Amino acid sequence: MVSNAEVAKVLEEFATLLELTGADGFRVNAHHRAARGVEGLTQSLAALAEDKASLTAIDGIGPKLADKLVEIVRTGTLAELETLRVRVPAGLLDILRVPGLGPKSVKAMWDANITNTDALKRAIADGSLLKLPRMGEKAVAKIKDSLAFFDSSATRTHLGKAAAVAHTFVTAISALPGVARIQPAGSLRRGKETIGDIDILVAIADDTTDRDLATRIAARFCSLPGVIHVIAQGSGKSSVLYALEGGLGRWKPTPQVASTKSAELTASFGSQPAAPRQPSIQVDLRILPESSFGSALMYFTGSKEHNVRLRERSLAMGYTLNEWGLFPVSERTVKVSKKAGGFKAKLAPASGSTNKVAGDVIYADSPALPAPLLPPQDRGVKPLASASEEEVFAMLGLPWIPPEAREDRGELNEAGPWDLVTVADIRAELHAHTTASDGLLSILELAEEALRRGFHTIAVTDHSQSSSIAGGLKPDRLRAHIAAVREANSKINGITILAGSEVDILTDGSLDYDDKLLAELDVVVASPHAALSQDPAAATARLLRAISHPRVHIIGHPTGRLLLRRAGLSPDMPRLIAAAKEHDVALEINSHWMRLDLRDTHARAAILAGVKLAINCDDHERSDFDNLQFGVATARRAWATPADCINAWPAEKLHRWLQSKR
DNA sequence: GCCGTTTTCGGCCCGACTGTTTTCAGTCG
Repeated sequence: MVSNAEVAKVLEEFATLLELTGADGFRVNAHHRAARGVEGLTQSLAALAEDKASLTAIDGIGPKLADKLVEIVRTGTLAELETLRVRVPAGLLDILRVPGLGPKSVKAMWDANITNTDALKRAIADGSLLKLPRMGEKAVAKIKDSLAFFDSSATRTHLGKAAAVAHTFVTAISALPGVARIQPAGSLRRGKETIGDIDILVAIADDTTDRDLATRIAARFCSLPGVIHVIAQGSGKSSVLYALEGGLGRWKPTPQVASTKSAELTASFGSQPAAPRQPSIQVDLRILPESSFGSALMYFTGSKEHNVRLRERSLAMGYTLNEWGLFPVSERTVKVSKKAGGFKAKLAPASGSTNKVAGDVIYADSPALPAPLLPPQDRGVKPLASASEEEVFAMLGLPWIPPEAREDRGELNEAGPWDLVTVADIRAELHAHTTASDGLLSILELAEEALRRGFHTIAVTDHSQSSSIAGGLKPDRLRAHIAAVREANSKINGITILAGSEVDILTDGSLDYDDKLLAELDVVVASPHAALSQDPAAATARLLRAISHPRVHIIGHPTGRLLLRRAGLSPDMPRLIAAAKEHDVALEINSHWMRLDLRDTHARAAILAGVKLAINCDDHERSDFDNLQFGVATARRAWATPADCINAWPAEKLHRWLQSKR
């Protein structure tokens, strides 16, 4: 079976290759959009493909793309894609990933027979790259610089690692005088499971008389310990590469891949260190006036697709939206051009008039405008809204939409209010390990930590016997452990300690303890740990069997994936969700940033089907409790409310539900 | 390639920045 993610990947590659061959940009964009749509789909595409009408009902999918989707589901690929793969050298895709190089430049290189990064390095070394159109000294130097860091800069970074980096920057910069507000934006603020680069917004007072303030903030930003390369440094925008630590908590660091650079090329790039460079992440800093903070925050939080929808909505309402604010569209001044000796302004109609763009209007004697254009405020145009996100959304007739929901998945059609689950709503942890297996805390230490964080319930769920590496408990040890949990529970006030187990789901779907022992436990979290490369059919059967077991409360990290590391199982998720509904089993969102499993789109599908979610930290040590924010972010990306999450229920309701399976 | 409170054709979001140019193309988010 072809998964939605695989279909999206095929479409994405097709769009990229189309772009390189110079296809119409809107056609390219339509394919990129379709890929994202498929990726975010909650139903299985393989099932939808039976009926073409259900495909064209998806936003952005027309008749032609529907045919392509059917073809991909049936064959795993596209005939057109295979043709392009033959035509377009694979190495061009590597060149395209170099920062600063887009489809037009790469196409020009292809025409000059530069078809991989090694050839590009040679063309830089022998000066032939300079002969290409629009390739001057500076452009070539920039490409050379980017190439030097290309091998080491990770394309994506785990949410938890990126959040820690952002925290470092926010702490350092918020301490500077004159910083009115500071806030990470981008995919980090949206809680995406992996992060490309980190955006940080800083607001300074509009009426500041300190002309060097922004410059000083940027200077501090670029000189923080850990910054290994400054890409750009200015008073409005700065970008740096920041060194990432290799450690992944209880997962071992990724082994360094040896450089494949040939000796000859190393010689021509001799000024760069030859040893494998440290993995890094790009961090962008934007500095802007406080009066634009709301609209800028929306702009830089994205997603890009969500922003496009907002701007379309703005235009339809007679406004135009940009990072400086929401403006009446009739005031729009777009481009300065000396064509025909005057200034050209593209005017769109005001509200109530025709929806067609009126076209270019030439002003013969417009006063000279400074270049680059000042923000509209400084040209005497007042924004209708800009200081806060709430007021911009309100002007557009929308409730404030949480950042996690800004993915162009229909959020603009929701009436609101958006009362999504928050970290403060979570009052129970139902998946935690002690020193009895591979945890670092005793039962009481674990309970005290949970109490400190305001929880009413903590479940002790050590590993079962098959997880021998993790110190899984044989039945006799488990019975003694249950007794120890009961005793600890009698000694502590203010929190309930439950006796549970994280029971292995064995390869065939059976559980790692017999039914009699399982019945003695207050909480059973059943999780797959081994045989994580099973084929989808076997994985589906395995998990369905565990879900239908009458003693199971929660399926822990259902796919066993490790982000950027291991794909894990690919079961037929719609079937698992239907079974979870039928047997009243909760599906876990494991909050560790290496897992975030269930992923957001599957959790969304579960909620739509009426399946309960459990947001657990899978604690092994104190700091693991801090990962709750990432599990909650994933749940919020699935539009989960407190009612959807059993950890947010009051104690009596939760305990009654757990007891119903005994 | 998609789409329609006027559209089945002609639109498709917006601005900053950079470098290469003498008025603008490419890239990025």
